[in-house]
Amino acid sequence: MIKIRDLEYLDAIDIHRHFGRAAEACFVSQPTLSGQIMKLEEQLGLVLVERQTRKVMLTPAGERLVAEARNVLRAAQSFEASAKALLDPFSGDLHIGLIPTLAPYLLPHIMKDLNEKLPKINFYLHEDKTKNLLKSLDEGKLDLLILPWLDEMDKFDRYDLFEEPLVLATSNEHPLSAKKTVNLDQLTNYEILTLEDGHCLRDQALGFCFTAGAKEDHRFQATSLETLRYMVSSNMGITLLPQLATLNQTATNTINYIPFTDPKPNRQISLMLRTGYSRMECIRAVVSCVKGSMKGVI
Amino acid sequence: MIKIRDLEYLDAIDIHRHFGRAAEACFVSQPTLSGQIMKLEEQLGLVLVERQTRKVMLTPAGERLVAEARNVLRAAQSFEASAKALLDPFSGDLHIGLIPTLAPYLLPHIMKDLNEKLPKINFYLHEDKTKNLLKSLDEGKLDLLILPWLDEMDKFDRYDLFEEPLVLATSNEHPLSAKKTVNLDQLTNYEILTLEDGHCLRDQALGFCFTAGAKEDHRFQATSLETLRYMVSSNMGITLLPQLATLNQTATNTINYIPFTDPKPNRQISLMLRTGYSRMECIRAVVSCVKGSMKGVI
DNA sequence: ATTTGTAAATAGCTAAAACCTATCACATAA
DNA sequence: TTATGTGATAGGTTTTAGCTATTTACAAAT
Repeated sequence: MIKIRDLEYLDAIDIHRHFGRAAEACFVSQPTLSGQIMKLEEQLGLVLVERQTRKVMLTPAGERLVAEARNVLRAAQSFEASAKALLDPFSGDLHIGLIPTLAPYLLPHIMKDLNEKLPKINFYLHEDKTKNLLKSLDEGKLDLLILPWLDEMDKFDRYDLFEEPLVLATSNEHPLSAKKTVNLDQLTNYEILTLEDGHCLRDQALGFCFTAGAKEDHRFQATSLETLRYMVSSNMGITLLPQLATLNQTATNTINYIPFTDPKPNRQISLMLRTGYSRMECIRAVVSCVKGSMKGVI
Repeated sequence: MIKIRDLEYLDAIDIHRHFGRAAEACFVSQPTLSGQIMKLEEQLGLVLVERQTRKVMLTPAGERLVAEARNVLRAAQSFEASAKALLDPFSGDLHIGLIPTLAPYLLPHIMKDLNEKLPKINFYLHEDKTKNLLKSLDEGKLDLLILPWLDEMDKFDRYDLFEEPLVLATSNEHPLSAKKTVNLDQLTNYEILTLEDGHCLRDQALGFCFTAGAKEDHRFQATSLETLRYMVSSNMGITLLPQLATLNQTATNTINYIPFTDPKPNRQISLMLRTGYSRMECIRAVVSCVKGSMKGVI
């Protein structure tokens, strides 16, 4: 394979039409440049330079190839320029994976700060279910995940962001609706509305409910938190909702959100990385930024 | 400056996601490839590869740079492909310089054969006056000239193609028009129509005429051979025309072309090259092709 | 014709680096 | 725990890009 340095020599010969000055421009001695050009010619089996005693010029073949050479040099310079740009750890693209029961309620709280603190980072947001996110993270399609931590994720690095309590959602007509707080034990014998299969929130909420002696309402399954909320307000039942999904609700006073007393059901929202991920400076900035944004919110 | 080989290693790592197999694909040992990748990373100050025990993948920076690297590799491959194509001595471009008093009358005789014998050569034809052609040849803008040879061209290499006689052109009414042949001496005291300054034919024709005792007709100067011919047919005078310009004339029986007896005035049409020009195989083919085409014509 | 000056090629050497084999360290799987 | 797969490390060899000094070639000037 040809060498980039040789192409620089060829370029310099064409520019200066003089071995000595071309060598000077390349910061090498004249014999070095002469020798390398000769080697290149030998390697290609072509005469590239027409040597006359007081004049040097490229042969037609050399003329043609110096144009090709300049394409290579341009591409190489572009490579180096990109590398230089990437040296700034706080620039580039960041693909973030989030789950549907978190993303729409979390992002409004954090994206403004992230964009301000890391203006040279392009954030790409990917919403999917936990299982798919973990696969994408593993395959390198995503750089990081923000989701409720589960035991099965221990092969990845974990940075805790905050704990999100789950609260009880009831309609105004429900027996529990008048309470200021509620204890998990009080759910005994109630049936709980749930999300459809595949949402990790479903599994977590059911976990808490089973412990408390409550059962799943098998008649309905919601496809999203918003459907679930609509079902609650329609008096179809009660459910557990993550607290972030209960904030900034525009005039939905048909629903009561009742916090739990200890032991509070909650989920640990964490940032997950492949172990050995290279851009830790950037990640640390993201972690501290998100923590800062969520302080006071939850 | 980066090295192309290193970019190939990076490319291979991305393709195989495995140091051993990438090394195999590059025909080097695994430690060699590992080492070179590490050096590249050190040189750029970037981690390009995420090394996990059983899995290798590129970091976001590596992902970005491997795309750049492939641009470089593509350009380099294009360079080598071009070089290979240029290895065929009978391919490529050939810029030919010709003078206006020869080109339009010579080309119809030679171009068909040239294109057939050298189908992979692209011929570019440049018509200009001798002085400019010599400058362009010297500067490398032209590969070869086809023109009447003159003493002052001895710094270039010369390949004789054919001798072109000059003939006397008269109108039907001119005293000399009845003759089958004419001798230069018979031009004594006639005035000769000439081309404008700068055409080498003008100088050559005048040379013959002065020797013969004829003078220039200063009242008119033609800008081209065709104007000159028109002036002759209009009975404005007589002139010397190169023989090629008298062939294949469509029904111009108002002009007589009279050959000279010995010593015949003529011009030596030669192919001129810079000494040291590299594509001699191609040139020899051109010379023999042109000679062949002109055999019998002149 | 001889001298002079310029520029490229050649000779001979040095140092860098690309590459090799052999081995180590470590994580995963059996 | 052991076996296996995989990348990193160690140490040595060969290649080559680079240097300085010199020679060769030729054009221009004397």
